[in-house]
Amino acid sequence: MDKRGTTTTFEPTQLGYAILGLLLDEPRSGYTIRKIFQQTAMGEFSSSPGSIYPALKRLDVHQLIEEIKGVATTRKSTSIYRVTKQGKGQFLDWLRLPINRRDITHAMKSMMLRFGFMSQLPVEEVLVFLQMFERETRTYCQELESFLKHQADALPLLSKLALDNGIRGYRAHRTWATRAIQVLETDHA
Amino acid sequence: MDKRGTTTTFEPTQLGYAILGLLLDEPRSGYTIRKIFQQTAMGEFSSSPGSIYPALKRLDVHQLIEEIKGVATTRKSTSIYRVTKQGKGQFLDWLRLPINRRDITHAMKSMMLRFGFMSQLPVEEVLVFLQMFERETRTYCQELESFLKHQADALPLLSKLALDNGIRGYRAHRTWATRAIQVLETDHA
DNA sequence: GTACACATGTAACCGGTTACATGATTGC
DNA sequence: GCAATCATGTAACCGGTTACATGTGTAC
Repeated sequence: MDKRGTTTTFEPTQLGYAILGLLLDEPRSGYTIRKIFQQTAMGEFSSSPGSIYPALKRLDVHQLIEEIKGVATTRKSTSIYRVTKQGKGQFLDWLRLPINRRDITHAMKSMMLRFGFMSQLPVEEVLVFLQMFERETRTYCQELESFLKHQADALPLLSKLALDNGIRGYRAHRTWATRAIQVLETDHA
Repeated sequence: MDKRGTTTTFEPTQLGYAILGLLLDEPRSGYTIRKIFQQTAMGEFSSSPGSIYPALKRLDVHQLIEEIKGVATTRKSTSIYRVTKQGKGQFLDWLRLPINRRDITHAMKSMMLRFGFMSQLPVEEVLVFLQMFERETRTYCQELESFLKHQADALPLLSKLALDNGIRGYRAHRTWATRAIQVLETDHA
């Protein structure tokens, strides 16, 4: 499992990457992270201590984050974490992961989590992400549309409607990607 | 926990409800269910034996399904399950659950799973579902749009784009619901 | 001094994932 | 008789959920 003495590779969960992203923005405490999950649009993540503190400990053990000692906080019971060099590397690798069919059919939330943190990357790489995203949603849309067209008579009404809902959703994602690319290219120029 | 001697209420997982829905369509074996998850659009569920068989056992223990004995199958090692009266009741209750904000922000997949099985309900009740769904997506869309409008200058570009993606997604769901209501009402008349 | 917000931790439970194991039936 | 497919089961692991427990600093 190991390569040249490095510890076994550790793959953070979605929650782990979300925490890494927040800590990369600036060092924070577990409690601060909890409040962000409670109060902002990142509410999809649980803010319960039973999820955050063990997740922090895992990231710490695997040296993706580290506790900052001796920082001036009002409360001594507070521990502030920052992302290590290794942690930042693994986070950026995650942001740059290629996008495949399965990602858009089964891991759309993860895709959007990644996009939300892409201020860490140069615009060129955000564009690469969006282009992969656009390509996958476009081809998947086409397949769904073609399937609906050819099976229209064989499918029960509710099934057709359910499929239509899926198509509309992916179409919206695709249109968004196309527009986002335009916006970023204009902004970049 | 108990009421008048009935066993503690058991809440199936998403996978449990998916299995109930398939078995309500017609009695099947675990293996058949696995093949459906592997080969159809229900691929979001794992087809691994480690998930299906324990799920079947849980549903069986809580008497939401039961094994059909002595059915003519080619293989004697196959066990076929059917939904019990109690199981059907609980499944229909689940289909009829009200829809709130949290359902559309955090449980959209569950909403669509429910819709996919609504051939079990009379059209009137499907329409009730769609109307609740339309109302929640509409108000949520409006809030997101209003937020984007007022915060436009304060938000970083990528955050604006991420928010735009969310809005477009919910708008697509909303438009779909409106159209689905029309289609069902026309069809029903 | 006491109530409240700040701040962290952990133990029990549950279910999904992975991997392994087993046996029955069919086709060649 | 042997491979492939059919068919079920289970043990180890992992992480999220819930609930409980604990202690600190501040405001009144």
